[in-house]
Amino acid sequence: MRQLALAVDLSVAAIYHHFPDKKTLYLESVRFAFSSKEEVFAQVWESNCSAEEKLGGFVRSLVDVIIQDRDFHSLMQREILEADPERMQLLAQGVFKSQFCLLMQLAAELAPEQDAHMVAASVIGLAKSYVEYQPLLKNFPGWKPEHEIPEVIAAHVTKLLINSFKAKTA
Amino acid sequence: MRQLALAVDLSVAAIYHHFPDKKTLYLESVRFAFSSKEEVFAQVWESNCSAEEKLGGFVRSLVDVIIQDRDFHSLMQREILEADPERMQLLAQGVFKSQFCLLMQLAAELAPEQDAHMVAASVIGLAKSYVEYQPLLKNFPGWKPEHEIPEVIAAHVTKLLINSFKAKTA
DNA sequence: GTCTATAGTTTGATAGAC
DNA sequence: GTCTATCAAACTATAGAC
Repeated sequence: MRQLALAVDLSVAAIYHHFPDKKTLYLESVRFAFSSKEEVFAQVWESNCSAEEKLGGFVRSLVDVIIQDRDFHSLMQREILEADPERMQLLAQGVFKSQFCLLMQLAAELAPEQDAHMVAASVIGLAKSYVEYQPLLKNFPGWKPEHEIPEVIAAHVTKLLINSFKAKTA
Repeated sequence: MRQLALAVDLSVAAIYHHFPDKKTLYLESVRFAFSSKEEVFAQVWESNCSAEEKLGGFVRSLVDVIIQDRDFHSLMQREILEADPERMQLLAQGVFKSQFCLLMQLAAELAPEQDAHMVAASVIGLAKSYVEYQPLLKNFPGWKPEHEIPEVIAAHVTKLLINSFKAKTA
């Protein structure tokens, strides 16, 4: 609270005038950070390109959002790690639902014979994990500077997914 | 420290007799938790099956480890989220290096024309994200009870990867 | 609405007896 | 090696003046 007060150039008491307690302040901050990201993806879905291009656009947007706003990503990750059932429901229903459904729809189009829910989760997990594990991945042999360029990450993820969807299961 | 003392049925002072401070105690706990997992994967690499089967075995082991020991996974995830450069190097070099290298070798065998480092990261990210996001995923439409069964998760991840590796890039 | 001052807890860590 | 007792600092939150 002291650090926050310093950052916003107010006293701790002034903050407590606007928020009843620390937990509420935290929750409202999380909600604000989440909701401000929604519109980034809107133009991907509204665009008139092919399903494959839409997937590429979604992955690229997701990677960009995470790289450009690491604090937002950490906040979200910590929230999911905590895994409080009530908050998870709030988060899923109130914030991410529409995005996830649009992604499932796209998954059903690209890979009709697979489970759309699992495919959607794979897309998100794949795109996120790259940025997330970057600080660790840098320390493994075989790491190259281009591995932290958004375009390269997004291209690799998209290619891996598209290739998988194209494959005819023998 | 008081909670820990209660859990191990000792006084706080007794703990401080064995560890110089809280940070060292924490770090040694992390290291211990990590190292105790190493052997789980050994038998996968030592087995005499095909590359594809080895990938399946690795993914299955990873999913199992994460599901069976969520505390370990949370600990690791929190550590990576913190992203302290010194600790990341320690973790990568001292604990995960050999596993990552074996996985890169397998990736080179299965997908020779792709970047082994990125493929290895994809395998881990894909397998981990499923278990990680489970509390959130449950709240989306399209969720089924089988989505939390280790076999189902591992099979989906493995199939997605194998399909992608098989695809001939046009 | 904002401040200073401070109450009431909890925390990490230590002293000293046994 | 373990305990009880305790310290000093940091924490969340509030009181009351302006």
